[in-house]
Amino acid sequence: MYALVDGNNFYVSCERVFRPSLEGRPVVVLSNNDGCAIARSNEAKALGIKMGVPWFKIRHLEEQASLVALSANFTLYADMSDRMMSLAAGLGPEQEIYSIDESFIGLHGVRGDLVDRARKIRARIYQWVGIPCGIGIGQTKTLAKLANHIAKTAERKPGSYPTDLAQVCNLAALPASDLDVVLSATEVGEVWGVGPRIGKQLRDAGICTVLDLVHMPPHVARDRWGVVMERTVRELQGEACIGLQGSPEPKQQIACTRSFGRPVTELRHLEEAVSEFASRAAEKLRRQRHLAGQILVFARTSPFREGPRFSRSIVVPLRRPTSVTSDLAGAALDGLRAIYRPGFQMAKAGVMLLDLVSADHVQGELALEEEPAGLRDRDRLMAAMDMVNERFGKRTLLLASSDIEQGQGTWGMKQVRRTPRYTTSWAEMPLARA
DNA sequence: TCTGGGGTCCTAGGACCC
DNA sequence: TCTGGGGTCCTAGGACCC
Repeated sequence: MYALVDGNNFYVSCERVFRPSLEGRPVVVLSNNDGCAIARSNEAKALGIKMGVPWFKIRHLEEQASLVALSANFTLYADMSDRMMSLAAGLGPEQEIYSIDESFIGLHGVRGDLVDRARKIRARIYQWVGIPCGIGIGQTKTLAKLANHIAKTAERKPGSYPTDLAQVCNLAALPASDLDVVLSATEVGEVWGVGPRIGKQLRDAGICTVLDLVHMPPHVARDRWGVVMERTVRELQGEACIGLQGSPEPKQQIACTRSFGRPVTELRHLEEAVSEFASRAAEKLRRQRHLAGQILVFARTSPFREGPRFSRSIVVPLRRPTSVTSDLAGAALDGLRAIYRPGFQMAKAGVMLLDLVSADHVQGELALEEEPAGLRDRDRLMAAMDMVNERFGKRTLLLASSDIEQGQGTWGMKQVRRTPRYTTSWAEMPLARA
């Protein structure tokens, strides 16, 4: 048995904790560069604002409907997430943190009334952290996900489901006839693993509700859509195929990519950006104690704008696996210079670290040549740099190539509406009294 | 004027092996 | 006209997730 605990409209809820005046108002949180809406309050959803819609298309609602838009404040959300997760963990013996606002809880061995227990955890999270949650319970992770969707929808849209399923929904406790009613009232596209593409194919085949999908024989799902879909169907039928993943696996690739605040035309500005991206990616790499064997770098123009198009990438092999910032940035810059062509308005660039291996299990080398001097010194230098940046803030120590323009902001993000980092910065802590 | 970022898994097809 | 069988590894691309 599994539960899924999921913060409602998570980013918006985080903002509301510190600005209660946003309660009851339509609010959206915008992606980097204030590009599109990535979180919406219920009121914003009621205005018809879709997930991922570009800000310029809904901007008129600022005046017409008192819509409030905020720049994403990921530092704040990550800290609020930690607080929420530690309380959610109290629901059962095992926890898998699935995303910034969701965690699965393994309920094995938990006795007593699960719904009652879940309601108490939910109340505690709301009281101690200020985030409203939905909790779904089911025999499999896919069913817990579905139950969570029903719990949140029952609360947000009265009449869509029985009111006692609001906020906390245990599908496993429902009598079979009631379960069928609920499943037939839920669109197939709401199922975890059914995206836009497969959703359409299912509907074209006459499978429109979750109940329809539950009745599909697994081999049919496999023949037409593959093993992933078969697993989804089996999970819906109550057969657990996806286990809980306690401690997170190390990443197999690490990316750092950004859209620019304005078009970038000059190579040296691109170089500064790519050097910075490589530095950030290298930090993540060292945090998980891995080395990269290759680095990919790309740059492209906007796919949405008229004008000459450019989109190229290149994979640069490293001489030996490394996590040293200057090695990675150097290789990325070599790659960038190889693919760069003048005369384009670049809108985005990035790097990806590939072929990651654990730093503790590095393949030895035949001593065909002398080991370069100072190989270990550079690792110690990186450790020192990470410590300094951890203690005194990002970019306290950085590569010169990441700061060619010395903060002139030739490519940086637009973030006009960012709120303070209330919980992680002394200087931005809210004051009760001035 | 203005359109995010970071991941995972699976499959098909090509290269190559004996 | 006619061209085996069985296998591995790698890569690119598609679909999905939040």
